[in-house]
Amino acid sequence: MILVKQSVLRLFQYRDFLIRSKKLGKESIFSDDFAENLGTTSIQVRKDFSIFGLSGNKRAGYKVDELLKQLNDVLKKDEKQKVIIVGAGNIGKALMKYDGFREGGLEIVALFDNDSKAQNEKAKPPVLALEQLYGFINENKIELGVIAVPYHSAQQVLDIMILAGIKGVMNFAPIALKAPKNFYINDMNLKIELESIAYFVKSLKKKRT
Amino acid sequence: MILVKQSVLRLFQYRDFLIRSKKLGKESIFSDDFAENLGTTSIQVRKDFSIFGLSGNKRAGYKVDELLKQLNDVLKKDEKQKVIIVGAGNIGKALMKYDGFREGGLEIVALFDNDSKAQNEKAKPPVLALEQLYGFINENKIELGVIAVPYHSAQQVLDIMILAGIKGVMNFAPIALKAPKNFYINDMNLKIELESIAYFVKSLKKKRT
DNA sequence: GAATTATTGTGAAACGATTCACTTAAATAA
DNA sequence: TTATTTAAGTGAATCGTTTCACAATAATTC
Ligand SMILES: NC(=O)c1ccc[n+]([C@@H]2O[C@H](COP(=O)([O-])OP(=O)(O)OC[C@H]3O[C@@H](n4cnc5c(N)ncnc54)[C@H](O)[C@@H]3O)[C@@H](O)[C@H]2O)c1
Ligand SMILES: NC(=O)c1ccc[n+]([C@@H]2O[C@H](COP(=O)([O-])OP(=O)(O)OC[C@H]3O[C@@H](n4cnc5c(N)ncnc54)[C@H](O)[C@@H]3O)[C@@H](O)[C@H]2O)c1
Repeated sequence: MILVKQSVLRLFQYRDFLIRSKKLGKESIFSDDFAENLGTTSIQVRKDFSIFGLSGNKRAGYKVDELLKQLNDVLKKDEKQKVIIVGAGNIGKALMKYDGFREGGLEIVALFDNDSKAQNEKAKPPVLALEQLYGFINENKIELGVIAVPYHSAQQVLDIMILAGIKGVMNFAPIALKAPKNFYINDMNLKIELESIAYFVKSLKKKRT
Repeated sequence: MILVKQSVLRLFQYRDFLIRSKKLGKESIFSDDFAENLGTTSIQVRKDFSIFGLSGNKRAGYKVDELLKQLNDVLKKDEKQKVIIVGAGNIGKALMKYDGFREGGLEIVALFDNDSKAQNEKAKPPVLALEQLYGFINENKIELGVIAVPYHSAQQVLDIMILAGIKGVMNFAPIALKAPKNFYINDMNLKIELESIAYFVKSLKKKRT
């Protein structure tokens, strides 16, 4: 199966759109609706579905309930995913307070910080000491993590996470982390994304002078 | 010039690494060092440089100062970029408090929020009312913005920004925004990125059973 | 009930990005 | 001084993704 990475990201977006449409009472949706909603083309949408064996109805689009069920299956949205966040600073806390994750089946079950002032066992979710990281992951069989610590601590934190059983992380530290091959890392370099917008904006200006 | 988008992102990362290396007293760097630091290959690094006409010294790598100057030139890092953030909630405030942007020449000059409780004209940077958005952009000739409002407000906020003269935004709202062709939008869909990590982790597991 | 229309479905072509395979040249060794 | 080594530089091949072109078919119209 080719074309996977980008298609999977879009499938998750199609799913979100389906959920919103269902809430509005829609019963069927066309590939054009998906395209319009997420800024792509209907060809792209159908191709994505085609790759994963998802099919609709000629001239009648896709039945919302049916496609949602198929999509949940393909995207393995069977059970809740527990997530931990290491680093309870700006980013860590912002993610913690966001409740949109729940809809995607993601539950932030704990944060970890080495600064005792940031810790709070009673909070929901609790903010625990770094020393508890290994044990918590291990006991609760956590597989997903977020790294939101300064860049000079990121690798050492990741090493603990890997050892304890985490299988993939979203990383906000601006550094390339080292991990085994079967470990999945998604780097979110916000600073560079913003800098590049500045660059492309300047480029666009040049072109139209 | 082909291969641009991804290469530009990497060039910004090379630049960050150069700056850090310079601080450590390094005077020259090899393509292998760049590759190692940001998790790619030396071939990729040299190709990126080659595309933008950046050159080093056979068998002696790249002179830090020289390359940095060339890179600043290519990446148009000539002057400070002023940035505004709309939505002073979790994400908006997290970005506001981050001081790593300054190093990249990005300065957050104001936030905007329609909730009067969030507003504070005296803060640094100030959190202003939504009504001030148009005037502020216009008077201060701002070109870059961040959208950190709930998804149902994102398009209306963007429309004001475009009208007032913004040329590109980083968007955290999980929705595809409509904008003119010469406008640059960078979508950061954190929820979907995290969901996709869960998916790929599950896929990896299957493969090695 | 035949013709037309609207929409899905998909192999093949095109495009964009990465990697390969090789050339070049400076530094070091012999 | 010549040979060897090491790293940069790059056109061409490959790979992954998107787009095209057209087939299939269900719904609608005539
Ligand atoms: N905030 C942003 O907008 C932003 C933007 C771009 C990049 N980033 C990156 O994201 C990461 C987090 O940024 P932030 O603004 O949230 O930083 P922050 O300083 O607000 O938070 C970092 C937290 O990590 C904790 N910490 C430090 N070392 C630790 C360790 N070894 N184990 C556990 N906890 C530890 C600190 O006590 C602190 O609470 C950084 O790497 C930063 O470069 C942040
Ligand atoms: N926080 C996260 O971790 C996270 C994760 C994924 C996506 N997002 C997305 O990022 C966006 C911001 O998330 P957040 O958690 O910071 O939300 P938030 O609710 O904490 O903040 C949103 C802020 O925008 C303000 N606002 C609302 N309508 C406005 C308008 N029309 N003009 C100006 N300000 C307005 C609100 O008063 C609030 O202060 C949302 O679209 C959310 O879906 C956030």
